[in-house]
Amino acid sequence: MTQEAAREPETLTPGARKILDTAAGLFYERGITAVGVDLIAREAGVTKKTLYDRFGSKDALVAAYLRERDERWRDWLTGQVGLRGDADPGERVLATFDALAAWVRRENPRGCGFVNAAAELPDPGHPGRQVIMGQKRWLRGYLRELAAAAGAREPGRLADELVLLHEGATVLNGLGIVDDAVARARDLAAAALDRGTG
Amino acid sequence: MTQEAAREPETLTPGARKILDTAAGLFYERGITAVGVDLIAREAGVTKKTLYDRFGSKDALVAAYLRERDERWRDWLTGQVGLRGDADPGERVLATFDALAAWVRRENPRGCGFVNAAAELPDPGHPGRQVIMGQKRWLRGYLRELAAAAGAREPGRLADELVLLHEGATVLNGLGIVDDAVARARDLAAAALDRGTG
DNA sequence: TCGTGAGTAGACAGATCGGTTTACTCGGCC
DNA sequence: GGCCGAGTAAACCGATCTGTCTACTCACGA
Repeated sequence: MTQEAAREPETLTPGARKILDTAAGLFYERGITAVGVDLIAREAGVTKKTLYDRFGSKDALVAAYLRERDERWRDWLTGQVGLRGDADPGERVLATFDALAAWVRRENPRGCGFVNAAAELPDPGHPGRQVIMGQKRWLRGYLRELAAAAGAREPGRLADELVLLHEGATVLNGLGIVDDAVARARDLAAAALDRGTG
Repeated sequence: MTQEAAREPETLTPGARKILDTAAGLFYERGITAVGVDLIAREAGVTKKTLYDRFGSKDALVAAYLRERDERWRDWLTGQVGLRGDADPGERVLATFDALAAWVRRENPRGCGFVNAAAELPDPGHPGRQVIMGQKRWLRGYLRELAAAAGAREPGRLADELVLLHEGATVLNGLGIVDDAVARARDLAAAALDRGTG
């Protein structure tokens, strides 16, 4: 019986857990297309049969990788901003950049995993593509909320600017051509905030 | 006799020209790893022998693709800015965003070709990787010159901010999640310019 | 006790990967 | 006439690609 593929249960079997962790590392560090299922299975200490039994296809595994990364990032961002629930709304907007700074230090030496994945998944029908778009849309929506709470005259416009700064900082950080890219983005965000909430 | 690879003459043979044009389109639209040399040769109406006689290896062809893209972008940017040689220096900084806006409309529907390529070329020794780093360094240096001419107190810092805005706008434009991303970047750049040249 | 879900081990399929090779044609140039 | 650069045509190499398959083990739960 072929399984639904692209929908994995909230609790993974031990084998599936190892596969997903291994795939996540390899996909991010070497690229999605460049990493084959044979390599993933071998590195995870698992057979290809297990991989296909659990995930159904490579595309579905890619989507699962992106979904989990998305979830971790959202939890991290909202958690960090939540720690400053008592701060003034403008501070909370800027806190997203502090959260980003810590995140890229820990998890993003090679740039945004979603932007990188998007470069390799041009097909709009690819299951991973929808995860990517969802991630970006969510971020914009979240920043828009924070912007509105901070009294932005045009929350949508400010959110656009903040997303732009987030993405630019992440990408630049990955290329290593500008240091403290996230700090620069935070500075620009503070200025945009001033302008946008006058 | 193995040829030097990665150094092609300034004038290409007709076959090499077709190969490079075809490869450029395929690499950008489908990704580098996903496009094989067989496909490139077939689409270019050329045999694989010709491809290897002219370019030596796929890696060298990738580097040639990136070099030519780099050259086109530099020519476009400096050309557009040059058209406003009589404008005030601050206007010239902002003109780089107008040049970028026209560029992404014409050539960048899928985001920055260099950022996308960097996602697929993690190996620092890859010949294409050096082209990418050179491109970003050049852009930062060019913006730094313009920033200095505009009277920036810290031209290096302002250049970092401008590069960040350029990259963020390009990436966001490619993802299609924010419209007028380049216009937003231009607004932010104008504000940064005000702040940085007080 | 019996069935089931999760797993190993490993062969197999057909296609494609980057890259090499041999044999040949054609046009220009000295 | 003779050489050479540029090209075609097509076979070939070993490796790897995604995906399927059979056969078997093991632990657990009804």
